[in-house]
Amino acid sequence: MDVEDWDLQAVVKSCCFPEPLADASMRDPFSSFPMSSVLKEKCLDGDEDLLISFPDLMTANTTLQELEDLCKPFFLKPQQPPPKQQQQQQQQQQQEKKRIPSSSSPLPVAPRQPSRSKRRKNQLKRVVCHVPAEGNSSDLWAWRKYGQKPIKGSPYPRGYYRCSSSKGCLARKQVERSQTDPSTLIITYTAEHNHPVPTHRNSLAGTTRNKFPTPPAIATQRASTDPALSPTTPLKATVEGDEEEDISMVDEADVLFMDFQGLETTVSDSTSGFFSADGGLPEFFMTPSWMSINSAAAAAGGGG
DNA sequence: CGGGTTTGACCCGCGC
DNA sequence: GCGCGGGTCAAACCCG
Repeated sequence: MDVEDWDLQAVVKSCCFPEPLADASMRDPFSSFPMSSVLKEKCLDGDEDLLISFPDLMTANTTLQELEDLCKPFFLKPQQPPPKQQQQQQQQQQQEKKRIPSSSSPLPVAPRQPSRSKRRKNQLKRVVCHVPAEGNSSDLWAWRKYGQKPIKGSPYPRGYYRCSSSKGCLARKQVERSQTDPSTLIITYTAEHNHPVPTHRNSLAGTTRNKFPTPPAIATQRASTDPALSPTTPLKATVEGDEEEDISMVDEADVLFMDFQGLETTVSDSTSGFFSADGGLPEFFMTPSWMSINSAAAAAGGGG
Protein backbone atom coordinates (compact mmCIF):
# COMPACT_ATOMS: atom_id res chain seq x y z
CA MET A 1 0.00 0.00 0.00
CA ASP A 2 2.97 2.20 0.32
CA VAL A 3 3.40 2.80 -3.32
CA GLU A 4 -0.29 3.30 -3.52
CA ASP A 5 -0.55 5.86 -0.82
CA TRP A 6 2.51 7.37 -2.12
CA ASP A 7 1.09 8.13 -5.45
CA LEU A 8 -2.22 9.08 -4.04
CA GLN A 9 -0.55 11.52 -1.80
CA ALA A 10 1.23 12.86 -4.77
CA VAL A 11 -2.02 13.50 -6.48
CA VAL A 12 -3.66 15.15 -3.58
CA LYS A 13 -0.75 17.30 -2.78
CA SER A 14 -0.28 18.35 -6.30
CA CYS A 15 -3.90 18.99 -6.91
CA CYS A 16 -5.18 20.15 -3.60
CA PHE A 17 -2.41 21.60 -1.57
CA PRO A 18 0.09 24.30 -2.18
CA GLU A 19 3.59 23.12 -2.41
CA PRO A 20 6.32 25.33 -1.07
CA LEU A 21 9.23 25.64 -3.33
CA ALA A 22 12.68 25.19 -2.05
CA ASP A 23 14.14 27.92 -4.11
CA ALA A 24 12.09 30.99 -4.64
CA SER A 25 14.51 32.17 -7.22
CA MET A 26 13.30 29.41 -9.45
CA ARG A 27 9.92 31.00 -9.67
CA ASP A 28 8.89 33.44 -12.22
CA PRO A 29 5.18 33.91 -11.87
CA PHE A 30 4.41 34.90 -15.39
CA SER A 31 7.32 34.06 -17.56
CA SER A 32 8.26 30.58 -16.41
CA PHE A 33 4.79 29.67 -15.37
CA PRO A 34 2.60 29.48 -18.43
CA MET A 35 -0.32 28.36 -16.36
CA SER A 36 -0.30 31.61 -14.53
CA SER A 37 0.10 33.41 -17.77
CA VAL A 38 -2.94 31.76 -19.15
CA LEU A 39 -4.98 32.51 -16.10
CA LYS A 40 -3.74 36.02 -15.91
CA GLU A 41 -4.65 36.50 -19.50
CA LYS A 42 -8.08 35.09 -18.90
CA CYS A 43 -8.62 37.26 -15.90
CA LEU A 44 -7.36 40.37 -17.51
CA ASP A 45 -9.34 39.58 -20.55
CA GLY A 46 -12.49 40.38 -18.73
CA ASP A 47 -13.46 36.88 -17.78
CA GLU A 48 -15.61 37.78 -14.85
CA ASP A 49 -16.12 34.18 -13.97
CA LEU A 50 -12.62 34.08 -12.67
CA LEU A 51 -12.70 35.72 -9.31
CA ILE A 52 -9.44 36.94 -7.94
CA SER A 53 -10.51 37.40 -4.40
CA PHE A 54 -7.83 35.71 -2.40
CA PRO A 55 -5.54 37.56 -0.05
CA ASP A 56 -1.83 37.59 -0.51
CA LEU A 57 -1.32 33.92 -0.29
CA MET A 58 2.17 33.49 -1.45
CA THR A 59 5.41 35.12 -0.73
CA ALA A 60 8.80 34.15 -1.93
CA ASN A 61 9.82 32.73 1.42
CA THR A 62 6.58 31.07 2.39
CA THR A 63 7.09 28.20 4.77
CA LEU A 64 5.05 25.07 4.91
CA GLN A 65 3.42 26.13 8.13
CA GLU A 66 2.52 29.44 6.65
CA LEU A 67 1.10 27.73 3.68
CA GLU A 68 -1.01 25.50 5.81
CA ASP A 69 -2.22 28.41 7.83
CA LEU A 70 -3.08 30.21 4.70
CA CYS A 71 -4.94 27.28 3.33
CA LYS A 72 -6.81 26.33 6.45
CA PRO A 73 -9.62 28.73 5.70
CA PHE A 74 -10.18 27.01 2.42
CA PHE A 75 -10.33 23.57 3.84
CA LEU A 76 -12.44 24.68 6.71
CA LYS A 77 -14.67 26.59 4.40
CA PRO A 78 -15.33 29.59 6.59
CA GLN A 79 -17.09 31.52 3.90
CA GLN A 80 -20.76 30.93 3.40
CA PRO A 81 -21.36 28.75 0.40
CA PRO A 82 -24.07 29.53 -2.09
CA PRO A 83 -27.54 28.41 -1.02
CA LYS A 84 -27.51 25.47 -3.36
CA GLN A 85 -24.15 24.35 -2.20
CA GLN A 86 -25.11 24.91 1.39
CA GLN A 87 -28.10 22.70 0.96
CA GLN A 88 -25.97 19.97 -0.50
CA GLN A 89 -23.59 20.21 2.39
CA GLN A 90 -26.42 19.97 4.85
CA GLN A 91 -27.67 16.91 3.08
CA GLN A 92 -24.26 15.36 3.25
CA GLN A 93 -23.94 16.20 6.90
CA GLN A 94 -27.30 14.70 7.65
CA GLN A 95 -26.37 11.58 5.79
CA GLU A 96 -23.11 11.45 7.63
CA LYS A 97 -24.91 11.67 10.94
CA LYS A 98 -26.93 8.68 9.93
CA ARG A 99 -23.87 6.83 8.83
CA ILE A 100 -21.73 7.54 11.85
CA PRO A 101 -23.65 7.43 15.09
CA SER A 102 -22.44 9.69 17.80
CA SER A 103 -20.30 8.05 20.42
CA SER A 104 -22.73 9.34 23.01
CA SER A 105 -25.58 7.64 21.28
CA PRO A 106 -26.55 4.33 22.86
CA LEU A 107 -28.26 3.23 19.69
CA PRO A 108 -26.64 0.17 18.16
CA VAL A 109 -25.34 0.38 14.68
CA ALA A 110 -27.87 -1.39 12.57
CA PRO A 111 -26.09 -3.37 9.89
CA ARG A 112 -26.85 -2.70 6.30
CA GLN A 113 -28.92 0.32 7.06
CA PRO A 114 -29.60 2.56 4.10
CA SER A 115 -26.43 4.35 4.91
CA ARG A 116 -25.45 4.91 1.36
CA SER A 117 -26.11 8.27 0.00
CA LYS A 118 -29.48 8.58 -1.61
CA ARG A 119 -27.99 11.24 -3.73
CA ARG A 120 -27.71 10.39 -7.34
CA LYS A 121 -24.25 9.54 -8.33
CA ASN A 122 -24.18 12.07 -11.10
CA GLN A 123 -25.01 14.79 -8.61
CA LEU A 124 -21.90 14.24 -6.62
CA LYS A 125 -19.19 16.75 -7.08
CA ARG A 126 -15.99 15.20 -8.13
CA VAL A 127 -12.50 16.18 -8.91
CA VAL A 128 -10.77 13.95 -11.35
CA CYS A 129 -7.01 14.00 -11.56
CA HIS A 130 -5.03 12.28 -14.24
CA VAL A 131 -1.57 11.48 -13.11
CA PRO A 132 1.25 9.52 -14.65
CA ALA A 133 2.10 6.29 -12.96
CA GLU A 134 5.65 7.29 -12.27
CA GLY A 135 7.14 10.04 -10.25
CA ASN A 136 6.86 10.63 -6.56
CA SER A 137 5.26 12.93 -4.13
CA SER A 138 3.03 12.89 -1.11
CA ASP A 139 0.11 14.68 0.39
CA LEU A 140 -0.86 15.64 3.88
CA TRP A 141 -4.06 13.66 3.99
CA ALA A 142 -4.30 10.23 5.43
CA TRP A 143 -6.30 7.79 3.38
CA ARG A 144 -7.66 4.42 4.28
CA LYS A 145 -8.62 1.92 1.68
CA TYR A 146 -12.05 0.48 2.19
CA GLY A 147 -12.64 -1.39 -0.97
CA GLN A 148 -11.50 -2.45 -4.37
CA LYS A 149 -13.59 -3.47 -7.31
CA PRO A 150 -12.90 -4.71 -10.78
CA ILE A 151 -14.39 -2.36 -13.30
CA LYS A 152 -16.26 -3.73 -16.23
CA GLY A 153 -14.37 -3.16 -19.40
CA SER A 154 -11.19 -2.30 -17.62
CA PRO A 155 -8.37 -4.69 -16.84
CA TYR A 156 -7.50 -2.61 -13.84
CA PRO A 157 -9.38 -2.57 -10.56
CA ARG A 158 -10.54 0.55 -8.84
CA GLY A 159 -9.52 1.26 -5.32
CA TYR A 160 -11.75 3.11 -2.89
CA TYR A 161 -10.33 5.29 -0.19
CA ARG A 162 -11.71 7.48 2.53
CA CYS A 163 -10.01 10.05 4.63
CA SER A 164 -8.76 8.61 7.88
CA SER A 165 -7.53 11.88 9.30
CA SER A 166 -10.91 12.59 10.78
CA LYS A 167 -13.64 10.10 11.57
CA GLY A 168 -16.37 12.32 10.29
CA CYS A 169 -14.58 13.35 7.15
CA LEU A 170 -16.56 12.66 4.02
CA ALA A 171 -13.63 12.96 1.71
CA ARG A 172 -13.20 9.98 -0.58
CA LYS A 173 -11.18 9.14 -3.54
CA GLN A 174 -11.05 6.47 -6.16
CA VAL A 175 -7.94 5.31 -7.90
CA GLU A 176 -7.83 3.42 -11.12
CA ARG A 177 -5.57 3.08 -14.07
CA SER A 178 -6.52 4.60 -17.34
CA GLN A 179 -7.68 2.02 -19.81
CA THR A 180 -6.35 3.99 -22.72
CA ASP A 181 -3.10 4.85 -21.06
CA PRO A 182 -2.05 2.39 -18.37
CA SER A 183 0.78 4.68 -17.46
CA THR A 184 -1.77 7.17 -16.24
CA LEU A 185 -3.79 6.90 -13.09
CA ILE A 186 -7.21 8.41 -12.73
CA ILE A 187 -7.84 9.74 -9.27
CA THR A 188 -11.35 10.82 -8.47
CA TYR A 189 -11.99 12.85 -5.35
CA THR A 190 -15.46 12.99 -3.92
CA ALA A 191 -16.81 15.19 -1.17
CA GLU A 192 -14.66 17.42 0.91
CA HIS A 193 -12.47 17.29 3.93
CA ASN A 194 -14.27 18.78 6.88
CA HIS A 195 -11.08 19.36 8.76
CA PRO A 196 -7.82 21.17 8.16
CA VAL A 197 -4.86 19.53 6.64
CA PRO A 198 -3.05 17.58 9.32
CA THR A 199 0.06 19.43 10.32
CA HIS A 200 1.84 16.46 11.80
CA ARG A 201 0.71 13.25 10.32
CA ASN A 202 2.74 11.22 12.72
CA SER A 203 0.50 12.37 15.49
CA LEU A 204 -2.64 11.36 13.70
CA ALA A 205 -4.62 8.33 14.61
CA GLY A 206 -5.43 6.18 11.70
CA THR A 207 -2.73 7.29 9.38
CA THR A 208 -1.67 5.18 6.54
CA ARG A 209 1.40 3.12 6.91
CA ASN A 210 3.42 4.99 4.43
CA LYS A 211 2.83 8.63 4.95
CA PHE A 212 5.62 10.01 2.93
CA PRO A 213 7.18 9.32 -0.37
CA THR A 214 8.71 5.93 -0.51
CA PRO A 215 10.78 4.87 -3.45
CA PRO A 216 9.09 2.00 -5.24
CA ALA A 217 12.13 -0.12 -4.60
CA ILE A 218 11.51 -0.15 -0.88
CA ALA A 219 7.77 -0.18 -1.02
CA THR A 220 6.17 -3.03 0.81
CA GLN A 221 5.01 -6.08 -0.99
CA ARG A 222 1.51 -5.35 0.10
CA ALA A 223 1.63 -2.04 -1.61
CA SER A 224 2.95 -3.53 -4.76
CA THR A 225 0.07 -5.95 -4.93
CA ASP A 226 -2.38 -3.22 -5.73
CA PRO A 227 -2.41 -2.93 -9.50
CA ALA A 228 -4.28 0.30 -9.40
CA LEU A 229 -1.57 2.15 -7.66
CA SER A 230 1.91 3.32 -8.18
CA PRO A 231 3.99 6.40 -7.62
CA THR A 232 2.47 9.25 -9.43
CA THR A 233 3.08 12.68 -10.69
CA PRO A 234 0.26 15.09 -11.31
CA LEU A 235 -0.47 15.63 -14.91
CA LYS A 236 -4.01 16.68 -15.39
CA ALA A 237 -6.84 17.66 -13.14
CA THR A 238 -10.44 17.72 -14.16
CA VAL A 239 -13.16 19.08 -11.99
CA GLU A 240 -16.66 17.90 -12.35
CA GLY A 241 -19.59 19.38 -10.62
CA ASP A 242 -22.92 20.91 -11.17
CA GLU A 243 -23.52 22.66 -14.39
CA GLU A 244 -23.14 26.20 -13.23
CA GLU A 245 -19.66 26.02 -11.86
CA ASP A 246 -18.57 28.95 -9.81
CA ILE A 247 -14.91 28.99 -10.46
CA SER A 248 -12.73 31.19 -8.41
CA MET A 249 -9.10 31.32 -9.09
CA VAL A 250 -6.14 33.17 -7.91
CA ASP A 251 -3.09 33.80 -9.86
CA GLU A 252 -0.67 34.49 -7.11
CA ALA A 253 2.96 33.63 -7.54
CA ASP A 254 3.04 30.03 -8.63
CA VAL A 255 0.03 28.79 -6.76
CA LEU A 256 -3.32 28.28 -8.33
CA PHE A 257 -6.47 27.95 -6.33
CA MET A 258 -9.57 26.67 -7.94
CA ASP A 259 -12.89 26.73 -6.23
CA PHE A 260 -15.51 24.60 -7.86
CA GLN A 261 -18.62 25.15 -5.83
CA GLY A 262 -16.89 24.52 -2.61
CA LEU A 263 -14.54 21.86 -3.79
CA GLU A 264 -11.35 23.77 -3.43
CA THR A 265 -8.44 22.58 -5.39
CA THR A 266 -5.04 23.98 -4.97
CA VAL A 267 -2.52 23.56 -7.65
CA SER A 268 1.00 24.42 -6.93
CA ASP A 269 3.62 24.12 -9.52
CA SER A 270 6.64 25.93 -10.67
CA THR A 271 6.45 24.49 -14.09
CA SER A 272 4.39 24.90 -17.14
CA GLY A 273 0.80 24.09 -17.65
CA PHE A 274 -2.30 25.26 -19.34
CA PHE A 275 -5.95 25.49 -18.58
CA SER A 276 -8.55 24.13 -20.89
CA ALA A 277 -12.30 23.94 -20.81
CA ASP A 278 -12.52 21.38 -23.54
CA GLY A 279 -15.62 19.30 -23.20
CA GLY A 280 -17.19 21.80 -20.88
CA LEU A 281 -15.15 20.71 -17.90
CA PRO A 282 -12.29 22.81 -16.68
CA GLU A 283 -9.10 20.90 -17.03
CA PHE A 284 -5.64 21.82 -16.05
CA PHE A 285 -2.65 20.25 -17.67
CA MET A 286 0.73 20.66 -16.16
CA THR A 287 4.17 19.22 -16.18
CA PRO A 288 5.40 18.65 -12.67
CA SER A 289 9.02 19.38 -12.07
CA TRP A 290 8.58 20.17 -8.44
CA MET A 291 8.52 16.52 -7.57
CA SER A 292 12.20 16.39 -6.94
CA ILE A 293 11.88 19.37 -4.67
CA ASN A 294 9.01 17.80 -2.89
CA SER A 295 10.87 14.56 -2.37
CA ALA A 296 13.88 16.31 -1.02
CA ALA A 297 11.77 18.34 1.35
CA ALA A 298 9.94 15.28 2.56
CA ALA A 299 13.15 13.40 3.14
CA ALA A 300 14.65 16.30 5.01
CA GLY A 301 11.51 16.72 7.07
CA GLY A 302 11.53 13.09 8.06
CA GLY A 303 7.82 12.80 7.57
CA GLY A 304 6.73 15.66 9.66
C1' DC B 1 -3.06 -3.77 20.39
C1' DG B 2 -4.23 -0.32 17.19
C1' DG B 3 -4.75 0.68 12.65
C1' DG B 4 -4.27 -0.72 7.94
C1' DT B 5 -5.53 -3.89 3.85
C1' DT B 6 -8.06 -7.62 1.63
C1' DT B 7 -12.10 -9.47 -0.16
C1' DG B 8 -16.68 -11.45 -0.56
C1' DA B 9 -21.27 -9.98 0.18
C1' DC B 10 -24.69 -6.68 0.12
C1' DC B 11 -27.24 -2.55 -1.36
C1' DC B 12 -29.00 0.51 -4.61
C1' DG B 13 -28.69 3.78 -8.54
C1' DC B 14 -29.45 3.67 -13.18
C1' DG B 15 -30.16 2.07 -17.86
C1' DC B 16 -32.99 -0.75 -20.68
C1' DG C 1 -39.80 -4.13 -13.36
C1' DC C 2 -35.49 -6.22 -13.92
C1' DG C 3 -30.72 -6.83 -14.08
C1' DC C 4 -26.17 -4.96 -14.20
C1' DG C 5 -22.55 -2.75 -12.16
C1' DG C 6 -20.59 0.50 -8.99
C1' DG C 7 -20.01 1.77 -4.14
C1' DT C 8 -19.83 0.35 0.59
C1' DC C 9 -19.68 -2.70 4.54
C1' DA C 10 -17.47 -5.62 7.69
C1' DA C 11 -15.08 -9.79 9.08
C1' DA C 12 -10.67 -11.71 8.69
C1' DC C 13 -6.16 -11.01 8.42
C1' DC C 14 -1.65 -8.43 8.37
C1' DC C 15 1.82 -5.40 10.20
C1' DG C 16 4.57 -2.50 13.28
